[in-house]
Amino acid sequence: MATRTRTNTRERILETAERLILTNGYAATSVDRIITGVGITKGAFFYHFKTKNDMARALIRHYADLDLARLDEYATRAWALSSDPLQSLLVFIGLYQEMVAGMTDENPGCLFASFCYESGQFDDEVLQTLDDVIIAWRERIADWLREAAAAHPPVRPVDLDSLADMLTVVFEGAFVVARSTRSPGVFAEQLQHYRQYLELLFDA
Amino acid sequence: MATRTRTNTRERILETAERLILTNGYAATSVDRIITGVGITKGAFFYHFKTKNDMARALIRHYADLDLARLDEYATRAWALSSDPLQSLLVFIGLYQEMVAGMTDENPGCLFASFCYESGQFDDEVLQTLDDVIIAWRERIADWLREAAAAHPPVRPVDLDSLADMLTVVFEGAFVVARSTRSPGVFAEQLQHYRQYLELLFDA
DNA sequence: CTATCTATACCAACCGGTCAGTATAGGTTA
DNA sequence: TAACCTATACTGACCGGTTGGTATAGATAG
Repeated sequence: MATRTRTNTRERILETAERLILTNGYAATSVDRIITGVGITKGAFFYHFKTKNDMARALIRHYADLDLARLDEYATRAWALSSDPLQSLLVFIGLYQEMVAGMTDENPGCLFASFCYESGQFDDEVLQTLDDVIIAWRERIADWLREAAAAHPPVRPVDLDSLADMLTVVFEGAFVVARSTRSPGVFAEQLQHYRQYLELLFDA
Repeated sequence: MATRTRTNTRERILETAERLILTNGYAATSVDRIITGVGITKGAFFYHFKTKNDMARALIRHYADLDLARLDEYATRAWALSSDPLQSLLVFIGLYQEMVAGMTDENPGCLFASFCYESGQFDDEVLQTLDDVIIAWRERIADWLREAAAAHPPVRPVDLDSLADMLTVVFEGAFVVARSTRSPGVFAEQLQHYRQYLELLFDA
């Protein structure tokens, strides 16, 4: 018989938890609600995770890994599409526009922002992960911007670190506006503005 | 004895609740923690609010009122400082930069974003308030931008509604990055970028 | 007298977490 | 080939504590 040894219950817990946390928040997402959603019992949950906070740690780690992997992937694709640093960065942002345009999720959101607004409930390891990811984006995009600035001097003096941060800022802010107004289109629009800001700044 | 005739207990509940919610989230902020923080009893809390959710409703309403009142105040001041629509808008953003520069709060945050990421716990009235405030900002800034665009034609075709949204986006996004990285300076930097984008776009 | 509380006690529902036990598959040994 | 052992992946009942909320009696102050 088809042995269901490959149950991947752990992953299903993580998936369900993420979805529930994104709409209700972490504290309001009880272990009971998660296990009901997955269709398992409490014992199974605590077999995979020592505590609920242990799950939070795994969840944010998993989310961060996916996020940074996609950053890598899109960066590689963007550089393949254009060898000019500014153009490839604009293409990179375009790839994210494509991605969010195809978003079907009824209740989109970012786990980083969700956790950040309930930070009092998490240990330093979880909080450090949030910081790490934001810094990783900052450094990656700032390096890119420095290359772009070398090739296309900006028309105004500009701090490239905060300009790099602005991409994260636009992402996180767009999530809030998109959710509150229930209009997912906000996302692509805001990325488009960021892109246009770069074009004007570097005279593309 | 010095009885607390100077009661305004209701406001103190709201203040304490806001502070606690901003660090722990709504669900994790129990009524017990609030009353301990204020220094009152449970009876007093439920004398002022029928339910915890009733308090949430009052809190977001109060927050929205303050937010929109400040929007009005800063807009008036900005128009007083410059009669040119574009310049006054830039001054308006500058006033917000001033405000956030003087922020002493150890854990800054926006109640709208906090509630938005726990939306599953609130009724439609609360959620509608979030939407209302965002739409109010959009319309107010978009009108301003239309005046600015009439006087200073944008160097590129641009959607003014989403450009107006971008101010809210930058605010909300900056909160997330500032909190996660524990660097309140993010705020003024990001507003500066938004300002510079407008300058480039309208050729100021 | 009314508004605004304090103090104490209580409730049912739910919370995160524990525990003993079960089912099953795959070695290892005699 | 049967007996035994181990590891993995659970089930389902249960625990003490916390939750939002109620009830009631009384104090204080204008």
